[in-house]
Amino acid sequence: MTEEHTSAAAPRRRNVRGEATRARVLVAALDTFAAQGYHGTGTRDIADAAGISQAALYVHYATKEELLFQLALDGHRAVVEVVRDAAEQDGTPTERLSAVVRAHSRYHAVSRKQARVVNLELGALTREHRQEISALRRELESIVRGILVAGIESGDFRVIDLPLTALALLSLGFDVCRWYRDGGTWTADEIGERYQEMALNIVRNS
Amino acid sequence: MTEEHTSAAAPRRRNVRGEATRARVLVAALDTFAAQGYHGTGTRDIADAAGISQAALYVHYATKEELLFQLALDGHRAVVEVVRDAAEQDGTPTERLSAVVRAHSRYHAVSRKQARVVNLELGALTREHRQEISALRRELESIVRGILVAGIESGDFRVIDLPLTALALLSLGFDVCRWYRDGGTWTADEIGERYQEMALNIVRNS
DNA sequence: GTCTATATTGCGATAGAC
DNA sequence: GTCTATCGCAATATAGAC
Repeated sequence: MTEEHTSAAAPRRRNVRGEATRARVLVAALDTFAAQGYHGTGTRDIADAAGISQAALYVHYATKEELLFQLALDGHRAVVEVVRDAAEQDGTPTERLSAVVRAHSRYHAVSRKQARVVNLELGALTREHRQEISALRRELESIVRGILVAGIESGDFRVIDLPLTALALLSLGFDVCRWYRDGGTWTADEIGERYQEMALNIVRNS
Repeated sequence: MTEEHTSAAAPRRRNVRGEATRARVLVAALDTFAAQGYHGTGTRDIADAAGISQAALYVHYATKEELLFQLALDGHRAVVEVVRDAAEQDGTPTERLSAVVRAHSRYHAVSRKQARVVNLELGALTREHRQEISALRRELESIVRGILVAGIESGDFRVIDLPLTALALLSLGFDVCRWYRDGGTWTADEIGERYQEMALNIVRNS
């Protein structure tokens, strides 16, 4: 049995611990970035929140920016996944758009901490990393545009400017993470429901 | 002729110069905050952009945060003024809501630099300053709600959740400053026109 | 009111023992 | 892999001459 076999079949315990710490650091970065902003957060703040020394951060992430990038990547992938799942369900264009807007706005209420960091701190990313994130955002717009096209072809929707309407429908959800509070007037589900109705009002051919 | 009379009737030239420099500093802060973010901007960056030494900043503003607060105050007052002017015109609720959404979204395209700083960097304000800004934002929502109430009473509008609809209508405009670019697909006027149509679709009683 | 120079603090990242 | 200690630098704000 070679060393490679052992590593692949049963990772050594220190690897498992390492991965767990890496994840804790990421959560700590999310919490501190959300509370104080990226530039307003020091690596000592992150380390304190993760329960390790400041120097130990650099074993898991090479730079502070790499932490932000990982958060932005995870967050955007999560939104795209949520929205794509809603878009790919069987149903009329009306049903699919309804599901997409409901899921998107609901996500920005439930996961507003991630969404805030991910939407507000993109300017702190390096040029290359920002471009990688932009691709995911364009994918989101593309999914919405696809449903709008289907609805126009079926006669269910009437849209004057297709790309602009897709942008506006996503804007509704993006802004939720700015003002949503737990225990406020609305639940996340209620927001999804109301926003889905407004979205259909915008595009409905009546 | 006393010294007081002279000062009141004809401010000395160094006061005029001082005010002009104060304004140049504010513009420099706007430019640098917009480009690099509040925490990403040093007082040296602001001073360089204003054409003065870093130390001279402190003659005009006591802290860097005071600069941000002044920008946030000016920016929010400008939005409230633009929206209130549109809301107070004579006309049906439909016409008034149309004017408000057109003006609001158009403003966030034309003045996107101010709007970005003002909307994205509020977390860097002190608690007291942030509360003062929040009051202006609530005033904005209140204006929109007032028009919605008028439209519901006249039978022109049909709205399920009034405060949430007001929030959503403003969200459309807020997000414009995030993605709008000069020389892009749409002019600011076109955005105002399309967004106004979408807003009426949302609330129209048909 | 503006300047140069600096006090003071905090930052991101690294060195080296264990 | 984690720690303590520290490097080198940049930050905000102030001092004092002009």
